[in-house]
Amino acid sequence: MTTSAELLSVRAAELYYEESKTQDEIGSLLGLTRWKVGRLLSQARELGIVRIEIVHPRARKLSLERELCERFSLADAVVVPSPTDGSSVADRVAEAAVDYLRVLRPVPRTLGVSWGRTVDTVAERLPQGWARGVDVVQINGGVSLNRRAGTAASTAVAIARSGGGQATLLPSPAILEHRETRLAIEADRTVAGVLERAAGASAYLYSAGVADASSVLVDSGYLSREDIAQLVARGAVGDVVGRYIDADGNIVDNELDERTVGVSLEQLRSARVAIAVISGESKHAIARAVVSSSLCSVLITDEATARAVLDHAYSGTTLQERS
Amino acid sequence: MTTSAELLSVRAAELYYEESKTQDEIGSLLGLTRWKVGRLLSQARELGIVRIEIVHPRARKLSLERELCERFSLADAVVVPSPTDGSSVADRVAEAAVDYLRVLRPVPRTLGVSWGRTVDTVAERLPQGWARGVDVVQINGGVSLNRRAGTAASTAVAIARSGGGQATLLPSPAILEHRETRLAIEADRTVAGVLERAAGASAYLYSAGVADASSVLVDSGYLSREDIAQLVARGAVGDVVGRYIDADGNIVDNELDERTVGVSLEQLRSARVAIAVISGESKHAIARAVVSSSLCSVLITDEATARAVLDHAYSGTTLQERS
DNA sequence: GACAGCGTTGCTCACATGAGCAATTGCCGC
DNA sequence: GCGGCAATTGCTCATGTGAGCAACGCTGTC
Repeated sequence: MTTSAELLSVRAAELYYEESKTQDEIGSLLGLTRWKVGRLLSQARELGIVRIEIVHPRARKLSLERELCERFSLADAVVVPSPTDGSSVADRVAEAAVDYLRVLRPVPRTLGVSWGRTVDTVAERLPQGWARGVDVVQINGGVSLNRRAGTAASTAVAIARSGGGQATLLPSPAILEHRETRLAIEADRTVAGVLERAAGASAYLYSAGVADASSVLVDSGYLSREDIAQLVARGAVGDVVGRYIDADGNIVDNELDERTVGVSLEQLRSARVAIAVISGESKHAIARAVVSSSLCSVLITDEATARAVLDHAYSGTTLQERS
Repeated sequence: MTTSAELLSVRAAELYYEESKTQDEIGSLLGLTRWKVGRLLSQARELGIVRIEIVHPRARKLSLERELCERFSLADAVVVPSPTDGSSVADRVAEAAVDYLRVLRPVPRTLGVSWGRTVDTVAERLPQGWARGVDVVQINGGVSLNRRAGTAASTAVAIARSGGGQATLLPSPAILEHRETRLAIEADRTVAGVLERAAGASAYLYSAGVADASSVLVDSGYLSREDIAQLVARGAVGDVVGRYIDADGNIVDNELDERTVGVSLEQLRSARVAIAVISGESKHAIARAVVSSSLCSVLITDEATARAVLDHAYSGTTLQERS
């Protein structure tokens, strides 16, 4: 049975929140002092009898953000609520990334970007003039083996154009067949110059891929389904700038990694501003890996992913953090 | 797209309601004056961005109650929220009726009650000693043709016992076969005495039945399924104290009504306190009929039924009430 | 029966807040 | 460009509200 104090709390809450009466009025109405009413109300809030919700596609989950920042020493985090209607999580997260970039200070002189669906969505939502003079540089080899050729380039170009700056593309495949070829192409003056610019970027914006057959790297022909299966067998949970990592953020296959063109994970880890935009059910594992291995300083994600990342921190590899 | 004012409202609401910051703090955080913040917050509430809900089985819908009272000139109304979990609406409404009876002032000297599932549920939930010296009198003929015999009696007795008073039962069938028999039985000293007591009751508590085969009157053998079908064909939506009425609250079948023993609808209409307890999807129509034809002065019901009653008032037979 | 300990109550006071109002801004038609 | 009008802004002031504190009562123990 509900206690009488609880019942009083309910009545008080109704009068206060629904009828907008003052605590004084409620007091005389229920035969209580106004302080008692105040206490009943705070009790009602604590007990969850009064539920205050902010329902808006652009709302954020500040408590989750704070927790993420503290637990993983992030510089910042943005968590958007999981949509209750049918709208796309990815779109909402992309919007949040846009908002983040627009108010990011200091404005990055050079922004290093990866490519893929997520970053492309951000690019297409960045409004014209979101910044002034932001140059963009690709941080990993572009997709160029199939019909989608150009997406990687257009992502970078779109961001640069709307940000009032120049785009520098990385004229190289993402993954080469031989380590020697990678060394050779990286030695080439053009490529080396771009990589240098990439290394010196004042901020990075990238996403992460899932280690499964749906990966853009498979789609683009860089990796076969068998390659992925093997990587998964060796513990891969996903990729960041084309480099496959396990749950602890370590490179899974060094040989493969040495054939991959672009900034290294170490460069991302030591970057002052590294913004990871990761959302969706399938990316929980890679999101955990990215955050817990400090691959990003800023995480932009959805509520469900944030919770998954935080839950993991209690029970998984970062168990030692539990006081 | 969401306007920038809306977005600011969302941010302010988050900081205010989730982070419990003061409007001042939010002001300096967002670069606004504290009054602007206050305005954004009230805007957020108006727009429904901030949703404040009172979640508790014993909560009430005061705005619906007020609307019912005003629209139908009720003395009082109690509306409980439709349960979100699996719990029974009927139980919640019965509890609300119990609460209502406990604080009803002046305490009725004599309470006239009908019988049926609903009233019985109320009876069994009334705590021992809910009142002192409340005598109970049955207001319509009791069920006595089948195994359930005694329920009607036990309802009245239970209410009287827990209310510290005497129960007076109406020793008569609900519906007789001939008008003459009804006249004869009502002329009998015992029955006449009870009816007189019933007529003089200081308050009435009753429910209403649906006009379909599930009715207790069918169950008890007073009416056949064919009788009900015929009543429905003539516009019956349900019964009150055994008397079938149409959507406008008029007796559907005078001949049948003259064979029915108990207080008349007119007596209910002119009663100072007539408490109708009606809940459930199937009873929306009869609830409408009861309320709109002033059969009760107090309605105790659930949210869905209340809304159905109010909606009807805009579009149905009481259309003329629209300003 | 005395007393310590704990929870509850009513209160003071400082702060947070909303109503109401004047000043300002932006906007439209001329 | 220029009034005029409406919306918005910043403000004063009265009121509402929560933190903190002392007094009270209740319970269980010795």
